[in-house]
Amino acid sequence: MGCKSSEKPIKPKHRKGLWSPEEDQRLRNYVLKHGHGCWSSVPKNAGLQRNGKSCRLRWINYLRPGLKRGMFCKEEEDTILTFHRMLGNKWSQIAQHLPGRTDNEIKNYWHSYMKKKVAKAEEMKAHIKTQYTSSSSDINMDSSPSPKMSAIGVPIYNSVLGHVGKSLKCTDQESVPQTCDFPGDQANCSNFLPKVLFAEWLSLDHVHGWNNIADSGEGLISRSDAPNSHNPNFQFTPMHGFSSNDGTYGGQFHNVQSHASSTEMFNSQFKFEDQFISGDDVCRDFNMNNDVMYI
DNA sequence: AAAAGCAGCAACCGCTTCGAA
DNA sequence: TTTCGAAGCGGTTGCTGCTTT
Repeated sequence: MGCKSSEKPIKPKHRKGLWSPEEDQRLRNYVLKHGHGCWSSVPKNAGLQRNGKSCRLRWINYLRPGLKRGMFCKEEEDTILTFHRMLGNKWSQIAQHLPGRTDNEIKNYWHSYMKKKVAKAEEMKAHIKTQYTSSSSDINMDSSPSPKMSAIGVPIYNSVLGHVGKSLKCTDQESVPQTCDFPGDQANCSNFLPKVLFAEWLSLDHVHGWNNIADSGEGLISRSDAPNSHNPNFQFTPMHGFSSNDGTYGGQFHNVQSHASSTEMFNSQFKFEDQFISGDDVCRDFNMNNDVMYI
């Protein structure tokens, strides 16, 4: 937050509506190369006739690497249901538990699909309930043992609650993202490696072993604790997933996603660029001294 | 084949929160 | 402490393509 006031642009006429492929390309190229920094200056620097807000949204919802497209798998639906019950319409918070999905996507999915599904199921439930109460006063639906069925008729409590505090791992191959989110085959993914790391890629919940670290208070790094600050005890093992053994950070990222953890802590502790400059464990394909920007 | 209706999704709008000056 | 600008968030709108009549 807080861009230099000197960067305040003269109000240009901003384009609206759908983004053209050229605009996408410009924005993608610019952000991958420079990072977004202050969004209000992005359109100017990238040569776009959009406002910063629009650029930000386009990036977050569409261009950002690591985004999963396509149908939601059953596990994702379960997760949405569970967290929606817990959090309500806190789409961004729900999205934190669905790697590769945006809040906008989840919101749309909810409004266009799941809301109806849930309503229908509730209706059915009510119908069954009235049938039961009229036929047997002994049966209390609400106090009966855990139904193991969600409102949409899928086994939810066990499977879904298992996702709480643990990561999501889809088994539905149709909807599971390919291990590379970049054009071309996986072997060529490294060609597309950007020189920027985004906080979203490290989203939360998905870094191995962080519960323990968070619980113990160990491994919490601050600027002053970062390896460059000559802290010999520093370790960055949670980032092993990015070591790019197969040259595809997307795949590694996906694997990393399979592990549980503390989102808050991870987010709050890894927001500084210099914290990424952590030596061999991190992103071997990157030139940590020159190339990496963490946003 | 054309028009109307509908659903899905991308993008916009306005409010709130946050942080720097 | 106040003010102001940027970012974040959720609700809403509007476009597009598909289906139905």
